[in-house]
Amino acid sequence: MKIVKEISLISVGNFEESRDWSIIRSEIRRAIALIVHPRGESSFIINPTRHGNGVKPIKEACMIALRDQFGWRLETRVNYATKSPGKVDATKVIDDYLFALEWETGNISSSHRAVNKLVLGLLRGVFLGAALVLPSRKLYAYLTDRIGNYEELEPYFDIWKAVKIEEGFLGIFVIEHDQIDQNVPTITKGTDGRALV
Amino acid sequence: MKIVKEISLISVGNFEESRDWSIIRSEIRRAIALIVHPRGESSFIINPTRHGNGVKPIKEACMIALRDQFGWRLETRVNYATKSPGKVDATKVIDDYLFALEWETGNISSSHRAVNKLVLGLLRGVFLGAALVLPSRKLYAYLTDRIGNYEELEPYFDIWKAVKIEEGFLGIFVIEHDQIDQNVPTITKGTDGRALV
DNA sequence: TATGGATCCATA
DNA sequence: TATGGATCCATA
Repeated sequence: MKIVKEISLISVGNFEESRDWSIIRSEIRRAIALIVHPRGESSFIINPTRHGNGVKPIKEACMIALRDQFGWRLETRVNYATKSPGKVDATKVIDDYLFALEWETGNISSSHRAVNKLVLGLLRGVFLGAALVLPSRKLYAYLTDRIGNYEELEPYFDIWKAVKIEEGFLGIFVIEHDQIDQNVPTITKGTDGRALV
Repeated sequence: MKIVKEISLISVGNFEESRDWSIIRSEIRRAIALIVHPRGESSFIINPTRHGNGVKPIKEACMIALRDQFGWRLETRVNYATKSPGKVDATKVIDDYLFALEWETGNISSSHRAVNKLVLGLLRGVFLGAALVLPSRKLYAYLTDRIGNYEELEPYFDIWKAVKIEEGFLGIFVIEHDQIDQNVPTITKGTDGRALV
C-alpha cells in the first residue's frame, strides 16, 4: 500500500521536530508499506470492482505489523481522567508519553468520531501525538460503500484546527492501492488480516 | 415525546438571551411534543422490545411539524463559503441569520459528524445558532442498535467547548418516550413519518 | 451491557 | 456521483 498524502492537521509544540516522531512516523510508513494483496505479492493490487472489496483484512494487516514488528500495543483502552470514550486502535509509549493511532475503516461518520477521540486525547494531555490513517477517494471507490476517506473529511479540518490545544500533534496519512488489476480476487469480508501481511 | 434534558453546549454572545432564541426554542419544543405513537394517541408510547423500533418515522414526524406549522425549511444545503459539507436537517431564518437543527437518528458516529457540522457553521458564521436533538439512553435501548444517544456523546463535549467560536449558540435537546406498553406496535422501518404526527 | 465497526440503502 | 442515513455485527 502506498501513502499518497501526509499532512499535519494539528502541530502545537515541538513534537513534529522530535526524534520520537521521526521514529514513529517511520514505523507507521513501514507498516503501511507492508500491506500487500494478493498474498505473496510485493505491492497492493486491487480488483477495481466499485465498492467490491471488504475493508477489515486491510486494517488487520497493518495492525499486526505495528504490533509484531514495532512493539505497538493494539486496542488500547485510554483513560481520559473523567468519563472516557473507549479504545484507540494502536498506541506506542515514547519517553513515558503515549502516541495513538486510529486506522479508519469504518463509515465516514466514524472517521469524525476517530478524529474527535484523538483530539480529545491531545486536549486532555494523555497523548503527545496521534495519527489517523484513511483511504484516498480513489481507493474508497473500490471499498465498501461509505467508508471513511480523506476528501470527504477534509471540509471539516477547520474545526479541529480551531480546538484550543496546549501541546500536541495530529498527523493524517492517506493511503491508496499500488495497482489495479481485474484479475486479482476482491478482498472478501471477514478474511483474516494475516493473509495480507 | 418528552424532553428530559436541555443543555447549552456552546453559548458565546447574546443569542441565548435573545427573543429569537425564545421563539425558536419554543417551536422546537412544540414540534417534539407533537410526536405521538401509536397514531391518534396523545403521547408517545413505545413497545419496550430491545432495539425493536425503527427510527425513521420518528424524525419525519418532527420535521414535518417544523415545516408545516412553524415554517422551517428542511434539508437545507448550507454554503460554508469554501468546501462545504452537505445539508442540515432543518433551518429557520431569523433576522437574516440562519438557525440550524440536526435531528440525530443515525449511528452514534453520525452524531459526531452532526455536531461537527453545526460547530463548523458557527465557526464560519453561517449559523447564529444551532440545535441537536437526540434520544436519551433509555429511549435508545428500544430503538435500532447503535443509534446516537446523549450519554454516549457526552464524553466528547469538551472538544466542542474548546473550539474557538467568536459568536454562536449550540443547544442540545434530549428526547424520550412518554410511556412504555408491550401492547403497542413496534415502529416499523420505512413507515411514513406522517403517521406519527 | 458497552463500544467500535462494517455494510448497504435512499435520494438529490 | 455525492452525501446523510439506517441497520445489524463483533467482541470485551
